[in-house]
Amino acid sequence: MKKKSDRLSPPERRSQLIEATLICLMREGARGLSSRKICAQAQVSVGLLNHHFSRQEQLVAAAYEESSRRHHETLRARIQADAQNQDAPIKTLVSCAFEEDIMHPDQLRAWVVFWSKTIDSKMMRATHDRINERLQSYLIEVLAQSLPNCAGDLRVLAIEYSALVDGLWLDWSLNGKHQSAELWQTILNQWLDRTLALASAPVPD
Amino acid sequence: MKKKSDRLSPPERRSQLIEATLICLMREGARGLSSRKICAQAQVSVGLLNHHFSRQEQLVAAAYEESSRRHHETLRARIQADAQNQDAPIKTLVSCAFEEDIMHPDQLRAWVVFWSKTIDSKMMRATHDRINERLQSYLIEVLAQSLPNCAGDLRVLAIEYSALVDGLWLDWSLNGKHQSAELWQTILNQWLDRTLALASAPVPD
DNA sequence: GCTATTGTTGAACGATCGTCCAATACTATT
DNA sequence: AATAGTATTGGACGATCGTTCAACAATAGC
Repeated sequence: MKKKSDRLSPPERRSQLIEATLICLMREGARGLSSRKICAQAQVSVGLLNHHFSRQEQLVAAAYEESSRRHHETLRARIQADAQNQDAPIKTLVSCAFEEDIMHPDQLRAWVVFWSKTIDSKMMRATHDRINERLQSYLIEVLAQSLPNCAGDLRVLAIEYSALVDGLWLDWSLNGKHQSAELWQTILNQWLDRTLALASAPVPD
Repeated sequence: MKKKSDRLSPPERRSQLIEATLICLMREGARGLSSRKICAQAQVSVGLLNHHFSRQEQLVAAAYEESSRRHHETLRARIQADAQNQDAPIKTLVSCAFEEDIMHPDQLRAWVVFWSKTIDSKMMRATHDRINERLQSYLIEVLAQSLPNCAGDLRVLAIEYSALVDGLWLDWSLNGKHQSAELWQTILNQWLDRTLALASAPVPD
């Protein structure tokens, strides 16, 4: 037997289980949310899950948090890397919205599961609210940099943007014939163009 | 015993089961999708379900179709009833988007379930595509009436609109503190104002 | 009124679910 | 080296899942 030591520190094991959860949810959606499948993915016995997470709900909430954290981090990295658009970082955000590591259809599979759990779980709702507020704050920050002379409420604009992007992702991912994201990307681009044009000249009256 | 005849014609029984499914999904979300719960809601024995629907998948697809049909019908009725806005029926559509019978948070519970099933079921995906295309055609029709002089592609605008509305509904329904839809309604109103303004004067160059 | 058809019932089946827990294996402390 | 503490295992439990099916009840055709 080559097994010498499979023991990990609790934080390592926890994040390993979270990783396995994300893989299962991205692969199978709601059908992948199973203690046994997740533990099999992590190559770990079933009982271990409840040693590190008291209930499945807590694992899912942690996975939601982690998925959002990664998403957020990827966005930050993209904006930071794109120095030439620093005057309007929202352009960078928009232009990479449908790239593979930002939003893959598989990832939306997992998100739909998170949303469905958010509906009937207090803890998931709290997690969702926290995640949402973090992303919203960041979006406001990005918009403030992009539209320094905007008269309108940036928070409102941030909600509109994230709603639009979520809706486009949904439509794109659920669509039966989603080869390319070109159409949805174009829609988002046009929305940005219009928004930027209006924000620059907000008083045509 | 007062039971004289509980027997219904197949179409009646089918729609009764579909109705029960919608109630269960709206009440409990994914947890409500259970043959036994649905049959209990319909006050009917478990075995009857598989007599009228060969698999649960077919029942869910039928419920999705029915839910969309009702939604569509309600929208049509609103627009038809609102005669004064006949020049821009999109205004009517927008202004009632968050009214109770158009989109209740409970209804989104059911929709999230439909979406999650759309991800890993061929039949559900086909149903989703059919539903989506019907709604899109209607939206294009409404937009054509509202923007007779619009130079842009109405199909693209329709996709943007429905994505935005879906996203706003999601954000509104999942939000922990969603007392009033006022904020989201305002966002949608402002989007429409901007869109109408640009469509009326599309060549500022 | 008899028969064929069909809507309806509810028990039963096997599968899978989340969780629990006694036993075990590993690590750290003394 | 002995002990305490904990990470890990995997079987067991009860619940619930979707589906099947033989039996029953209501209807339709004759």
